Amino acid sequence: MDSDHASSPPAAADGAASADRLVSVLLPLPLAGAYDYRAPADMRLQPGDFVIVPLGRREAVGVVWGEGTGEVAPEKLKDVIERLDAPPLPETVRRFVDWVSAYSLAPPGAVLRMAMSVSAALEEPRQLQAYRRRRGATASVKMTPARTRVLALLADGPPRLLPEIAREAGVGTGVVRGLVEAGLIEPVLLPPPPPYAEPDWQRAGPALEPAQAVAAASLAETVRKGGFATLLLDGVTGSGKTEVYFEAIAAALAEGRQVLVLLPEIALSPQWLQRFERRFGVRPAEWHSDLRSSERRTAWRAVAEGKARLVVGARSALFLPFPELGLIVVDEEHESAFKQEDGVVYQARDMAVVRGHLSGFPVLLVSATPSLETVQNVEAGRYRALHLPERHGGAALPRIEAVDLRKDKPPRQSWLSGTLRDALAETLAAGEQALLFLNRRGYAPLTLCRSCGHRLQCPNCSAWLVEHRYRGRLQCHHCGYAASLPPSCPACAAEQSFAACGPGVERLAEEVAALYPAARTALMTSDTVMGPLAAEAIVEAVARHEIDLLIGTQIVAKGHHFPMLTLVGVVDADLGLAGGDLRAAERTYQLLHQVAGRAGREERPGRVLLQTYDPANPVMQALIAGDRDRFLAEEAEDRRRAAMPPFGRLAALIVSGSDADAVDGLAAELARRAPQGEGVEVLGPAPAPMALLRGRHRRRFLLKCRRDRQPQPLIREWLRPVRLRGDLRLQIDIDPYSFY
DNA sequence: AGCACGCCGACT
DNA sequence: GTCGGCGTGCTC
Repeated sequence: MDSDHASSPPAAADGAASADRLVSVLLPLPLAGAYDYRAPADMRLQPGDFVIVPLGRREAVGVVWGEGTGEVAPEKLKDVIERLDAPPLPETVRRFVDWVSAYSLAPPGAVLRMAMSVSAALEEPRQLQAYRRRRGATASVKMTPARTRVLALLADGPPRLLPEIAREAGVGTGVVRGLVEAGLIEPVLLPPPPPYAEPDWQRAGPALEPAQAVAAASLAETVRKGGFATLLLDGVTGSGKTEVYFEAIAAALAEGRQVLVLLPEIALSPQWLQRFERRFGVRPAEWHSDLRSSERRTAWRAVAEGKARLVVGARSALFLPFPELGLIVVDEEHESAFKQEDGVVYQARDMAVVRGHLSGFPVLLVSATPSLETVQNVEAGRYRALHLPERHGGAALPRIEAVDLRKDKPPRQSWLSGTLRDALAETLAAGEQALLFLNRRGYAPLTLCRSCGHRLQCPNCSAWLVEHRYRGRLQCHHCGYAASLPPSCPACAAEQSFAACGPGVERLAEEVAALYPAARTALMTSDTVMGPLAAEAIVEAVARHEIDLLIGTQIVAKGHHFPMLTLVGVVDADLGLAGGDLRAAERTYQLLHQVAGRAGREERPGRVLLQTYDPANPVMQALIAGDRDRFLAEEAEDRRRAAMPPFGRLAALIVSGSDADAVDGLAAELARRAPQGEGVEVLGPAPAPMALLRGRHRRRFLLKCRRDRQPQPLIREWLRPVRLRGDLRLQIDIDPYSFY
């Protein structure tokens, strides 16, 4: 698999006669490339080795990337200081770093940084201080009862750790120290125990339905056979996708390979990890952005040493240094959370496929609402699809209806139509639960002055301030800005003139409380729910039926299925469709489908009401008819006609800076030099949809090119002569998802 | 990313 | 007179 140690030439035997050996070292810094260093004659260095090198006036940790280029003046060369005793970065991971760098146009060192975790992970794992009986030592001190108990405990067992001795012998740590001084026991260093237990792939999984069993067998066969393949596991909620891919995981583990499961960060809940634990008997290693640095170090090291066999993580787990990876599962593959938007910009789902291709193992994409890109890859024969039919005994698909808000208009300052109100009343009267979905945090998305029409806006962003009544603050959802409601209008000084426009979930909760005072309601948004444990508490309260009516933003969509929930009201189904986002329709379909899936139970299918001003919209029609494939086909046709992804390639270039004139100046310069050519089109510069973000002005170019052309060389050429002055920044986003 | 160099304003 | 602000440029 890894040929590093076979391919390197032996170190020069005679340093004086032969030229110094040069190695190229990649540093985890945003430099243009790797740097050459001299390897001291007595230092055996292989590609992938972690080394400490001098850099300017300091030292840095880097990775030997290959032979030196010799392009640097000899007098500038410095010696490698030290080779670290850490597992080398596997060859496939190095090639992956290079590939991602070339594709994303991020400096290779910036990509390497993502694969290096915390520098402390490269140190020798800390050994643990343990104590054992010293052989042949005779008592030179008084044998107190406490001392006797300690000596008895250590009489013939293995060395034990200090806290363990203190606990089991019922003594303080001072007693142990005393015995060490007396020479009766001696300290020994023990290697730390393996942090992750071996998953038990032989455990019997749950009984599978015939369709599941067929899919599971096919996946397991693909995994056993090895080699690169991309598969899509396509099935609605309740079709048992997870049980099926657990069989693929078991097959990879049985082959002695490591397995990575990528999930959107928001889905990495304790409940989810428990499903893995139930299936494989151990908690998998976790990887996500809010691990503490000690946890990060442990996990990184365990992956590098091959001791973590099963890793469940968010997108950044893709860059962990797996030496024996044999399968990646990307669950909820359609989720835009897999797109990293800052720093190195990458789409983890696509890069997972690249990782599998470079190392030669299968990659499994899983979704109930696969992305258009993935469906297109299936149709082109690049990916293989496995379909799971709806499972008997699972929740039946909910009945989805549109409520035409043009005809069934809610009263003034109200957001619930007659149809939805009646349905809510019925559901509550029947002792069942309902969910109201509105993907808008806060009380009202816009506050304006009734006398002059002034809108309260963020001083740092092109965005309105959102009133959060619970906190009594106006907040910007794009930067940290928050202020209290001013006493008078900043524009015309009128007092008591502010009017809240439109609904947020807080305002919806107010309306619901007035309409159904007896109903027990709960509000679930990222503002009210702090962390996965709090989310779990609400989910459990709903399951115990301590809540009749749940109101929430998209975080309710990702949660669990609620068996007693029989009505879902989507308050504003059109919300995600506004704006010029390429994937607006697709994303709205995926989100609303997922929300709709929260409802229903075995004996009574759920009912979903979509409040919309545009019931004829293809998204609404597809949801009502339950015809996902026709929707995807129509959406694909639209994109094909416009030569948009996945039928054409797109790259965004965003120029930003605090000085608008400087930003415009650079944008104009770039416009003059914009690449031209057959099948290439540059749109812009235009003010980015968020023309001001966190105090920075932003202009955007879109480079559109045919699928058979690569945007990277064009962009490289385009930007080569550009010198960035002041705080001007240029962000490159290949395959943009967000159109901010 | 750091770290130094360098050139302008406000303190002891 | 110096201290220090951060703009600019470099690190094999």
